[in-house]
Amino acid sequence: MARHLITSAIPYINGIKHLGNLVGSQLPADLYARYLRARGHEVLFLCATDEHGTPAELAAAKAGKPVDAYCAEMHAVQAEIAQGFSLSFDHFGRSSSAQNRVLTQAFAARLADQGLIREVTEKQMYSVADGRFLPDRYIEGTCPNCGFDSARGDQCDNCTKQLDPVDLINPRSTVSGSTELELRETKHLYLRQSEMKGALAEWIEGKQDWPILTTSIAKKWLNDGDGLQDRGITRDLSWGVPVQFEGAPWAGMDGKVFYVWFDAPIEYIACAQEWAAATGGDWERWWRTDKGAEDVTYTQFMGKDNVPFHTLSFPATILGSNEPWKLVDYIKSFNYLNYDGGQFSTSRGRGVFMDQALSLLPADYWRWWLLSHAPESSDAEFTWENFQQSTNKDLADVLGNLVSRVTKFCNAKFGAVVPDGGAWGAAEEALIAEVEGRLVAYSTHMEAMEVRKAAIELRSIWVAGNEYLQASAPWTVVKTDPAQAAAQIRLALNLIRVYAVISQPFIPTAAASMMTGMRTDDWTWPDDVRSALTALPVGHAFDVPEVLFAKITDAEREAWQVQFAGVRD
RNA sequence: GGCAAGGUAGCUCAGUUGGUUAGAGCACACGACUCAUAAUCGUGGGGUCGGGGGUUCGAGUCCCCCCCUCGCCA
Repeated sequence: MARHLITSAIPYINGIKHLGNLVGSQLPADLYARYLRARGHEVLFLCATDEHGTPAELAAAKAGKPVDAYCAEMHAVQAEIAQGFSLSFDHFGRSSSAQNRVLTQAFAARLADQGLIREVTEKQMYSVADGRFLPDRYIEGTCPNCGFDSARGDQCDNCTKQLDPVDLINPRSTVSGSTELELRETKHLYLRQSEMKGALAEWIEGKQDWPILTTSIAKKWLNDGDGLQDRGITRDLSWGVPVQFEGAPWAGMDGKVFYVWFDAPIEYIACAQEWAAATGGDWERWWRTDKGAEDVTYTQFMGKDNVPFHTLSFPATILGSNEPWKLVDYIKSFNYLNYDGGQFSTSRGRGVFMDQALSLLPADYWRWWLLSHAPESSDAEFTWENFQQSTNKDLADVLGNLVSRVTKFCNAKFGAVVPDGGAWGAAEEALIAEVEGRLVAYSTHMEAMEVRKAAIELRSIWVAGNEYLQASAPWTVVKTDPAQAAAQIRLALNLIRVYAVISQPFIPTAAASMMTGMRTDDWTWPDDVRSALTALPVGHAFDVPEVLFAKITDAEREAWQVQFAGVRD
């Protein structure tokens, strides 16, 4: 039994996430956590909402609410949706927690103590009417390059040229529309990542088993241009972790907060503290290598856009502190999921969002499709046709129908109890051998976090059950040799329990209802397939279950295609 | 423009250090079965492995050039 710390990239508080976000971090992390727990390992699976920064402030203002109230509300919404998707977080925290504030300030002070913070005075756009500094992208004006009148301060959406806000003609605040803008001097703290370049490069070089996607992005940032750059870790905002605090080793930082990308990863640790506060658990066992975490395996899941922060920025914070914090062991990263020929887009409301998905179908449909099509080797694409075909075939026809045909046949011929009589022969031995072999492959893929390959193998195990039934034909055998048919169906009934156990990481709700139908609570992993297939003994009663997965009809699919063709309100 | 990752059957994807007739699922066709959610099982057709050169006895797999998609950076 090993100990596994698992974190999923923490979703931003602003709005409900789409399916692309889900499959890139939370869902595969949940799959892995569920699998490891099922194998008897000790798991701490953490996630949280990322709550600080300008977008949250503006969203709150738009909603007419104080930002802290807005965040509390949205956190509750996201937590409920996560539960709807059966995401098995041990704790779903908040980056705005008291724990994270204390920890973030402590890390900053420690980094300063280690000589890794420098102060930089720079000029930024200040909006007098808004009473605040504005990030570049919240300033709009006419592009000096192409004349486009809604170019953003960081880049022109029309000609794609990178811009500086001072280049814009007739610049205005997108917050208020005010043109009363001026350049003001402001002081910020920079994390001297360039000092850490050697240590980070050496660390990354040692990770030969990481996904190419992870290491290639990390190396690019390490070596591109002038190499890893120092990064500003403070902002002129009010919503965030205050830079000014008792014991702060720098002066004149009033009214500033830490940059959201500095405090967000630290929430991984703070979240464990929140978990400990809520449950009485010991967070240091998971995060302090001097207090028991040296034998923890730490795995992070994220989309490729988050890779630089997890391979470089956060490790720079951890390593730079020169304190015994647990460093990540494996970073599983994902490409993007596209939606019907284009990108999912939160800002433009394009695609299917998590709450909408749950209103259409049970979570297991989405979990199965998303995981079995996870964008591991390249970007992947969601289309309604593919979704309908895949889920109908895999879940309804292959797995669901297997449960139906076995339980209904048994009920008709022998009653709703595991029947007695007969014995296993060559066909049964062959099935056991196949399931044993495939289960090893399945486990290997799960442990390697090869999500698609694991899904393919699991499906093959389901198919093996249908192949066995088809070849054995108990519906024919029962006419001449009822005892033999009983042995066959006894095996098939036990197969349902085994399938529930091994499928649970992918489709937890359906797995639970399979177990309920079989009237068992024995979730023991089938390390020994042969004995696992006798777990339900002769005479054990079961219920003939309802249809496990209803099929998606063409009419439904067509309606959804239309419904989601446009933009979310 | 620079860099990275992709471009393999209609669709979604596997293809170890180059080695026999390039694989799987879906879709399609045919057959079997009729217990089951018109489900299942079997068989088959279908690919000049983005394009062009090159290395090699032999390349999807190595080298060079070009094209396309996507991402990061400038």
